[in-house]
Amino acid sequence: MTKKVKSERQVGLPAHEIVYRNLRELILFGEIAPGQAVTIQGLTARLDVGMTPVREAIRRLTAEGALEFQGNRRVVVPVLTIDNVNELIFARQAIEPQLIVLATQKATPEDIRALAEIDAALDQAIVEGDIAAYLRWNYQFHHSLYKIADAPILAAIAEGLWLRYGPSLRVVCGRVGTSSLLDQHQATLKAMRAKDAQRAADAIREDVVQGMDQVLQALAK
Amino acid sequence: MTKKVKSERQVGLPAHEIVYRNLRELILFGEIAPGQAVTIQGLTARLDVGMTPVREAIRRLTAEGALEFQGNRRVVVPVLTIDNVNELIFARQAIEPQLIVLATQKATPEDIRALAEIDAALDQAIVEGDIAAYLRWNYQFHHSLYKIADAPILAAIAEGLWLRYGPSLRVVCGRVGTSSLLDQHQATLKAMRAKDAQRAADAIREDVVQGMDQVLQALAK
DNA sequence: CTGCGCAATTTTTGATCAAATATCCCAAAG
DNA sequence: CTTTGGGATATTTGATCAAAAATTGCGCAG
Repeated sequence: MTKKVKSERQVGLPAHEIVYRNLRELILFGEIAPGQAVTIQGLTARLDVGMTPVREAIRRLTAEGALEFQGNRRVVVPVLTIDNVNELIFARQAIEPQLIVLATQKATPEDIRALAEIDAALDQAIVEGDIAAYLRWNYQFHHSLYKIADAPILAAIAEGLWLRYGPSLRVVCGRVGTSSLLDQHQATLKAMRAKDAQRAADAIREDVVQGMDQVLQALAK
Repeated sequence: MTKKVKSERQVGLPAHEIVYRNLRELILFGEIAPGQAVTIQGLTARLDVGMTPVREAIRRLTAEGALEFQGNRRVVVPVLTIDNVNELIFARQAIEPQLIVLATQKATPEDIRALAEIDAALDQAIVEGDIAAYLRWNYQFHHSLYKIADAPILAAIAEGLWLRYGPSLRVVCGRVGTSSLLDQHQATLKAMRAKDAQRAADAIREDVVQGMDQVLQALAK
């Protein structure tokens, strides 16, 4: 009776889940630029798996709006139009503040401390001009808030919106640099510590509008 | 005498697309009840296709929230909790009125006439007590509004919400019958004809709240 | 003679399936 | 109560076919 040997190759995650997560990150942080095509066979080679898991990951991300069918069966990262960005601004303003209201009500002191650490890392990335790190920590900040809010449907919507504007954030930051980046995270955290849900929601709304406006400005040129 | 009659309709569409649409309808109109499991092999037999297309359809619908991974690798139609319904009420109220604002601005007289016809069919279904027809026409009414609004991202969110509460609508109607069903479609159409976007949006908000409240009431018992 | 377009061919990519593999659940036995 | 098979289900792969893109080569006109 041999006990379980420690030589598990990877964690017990299915291949399609691995592919999904990898591809999701590539898109979310702009490593695959808007307009760029994604091919099944390219990914089977890149990630060394069969085509079925790749196929499933692509379908999933297409359903989430992170990818788009380009007519004949080509799949690309969508290029946002001005109208698209305005829809995204509306949707984020409609959904995200409510998530922050819930998060403020449910957050423990440890939760808020973890958020503050993420925000510190984010500021560090800004002063270092590290765009990739900035994008990741910024996402991480909001993502953590969704988890705290514990509202799976609203969170799923918010995550879906991230997948749509994430790729463009990379483009915007690439042009603007990190110096001009502002956020309302401090104000949000302050309001959360005071359990002032309304003020926290307003701060996040301001954060959303500021960030999305930069996308809009960059796109208008 | 042909032996294989493998649904040759709609040639040109990929099998995974066909499977997706069929399964989507089954879920949306409650023909697969909340809590009920969906198996790959069950669908390959039912729709007479290989497992790859079925797999993709399931992933897609899972990403849209119409299906849910039940821990291990079982996939079921989600059973809504009270919290879920409250999230859905919030999200619908946040998104749908804006779609109606856009639809009111863009609707042609023909669009409005088509909507009126759908609403007439809906009323007819109610007096006949035909729940299946009621659910379809009710969906069709809102779906048509999304198309007119021409806002793909907001529409995708709204469609995703439908997939989440659609199955429960069937359950609710099954208990309550069609006699107590009210809607604000007439008021919506009247406001749209007058190009009064605000009033149309308010009417739809009322429609949403009425409908979702019934779900909430049915669930509370 | 030289470029240009068009059509046929080659190559790449996507779609589907059936077999092989891995995993999980349940029930029966110790 | 734990362990161990067996059955059912999901997962993954590789092969095969179909469709679209890329390339080639040919004829024609300037």
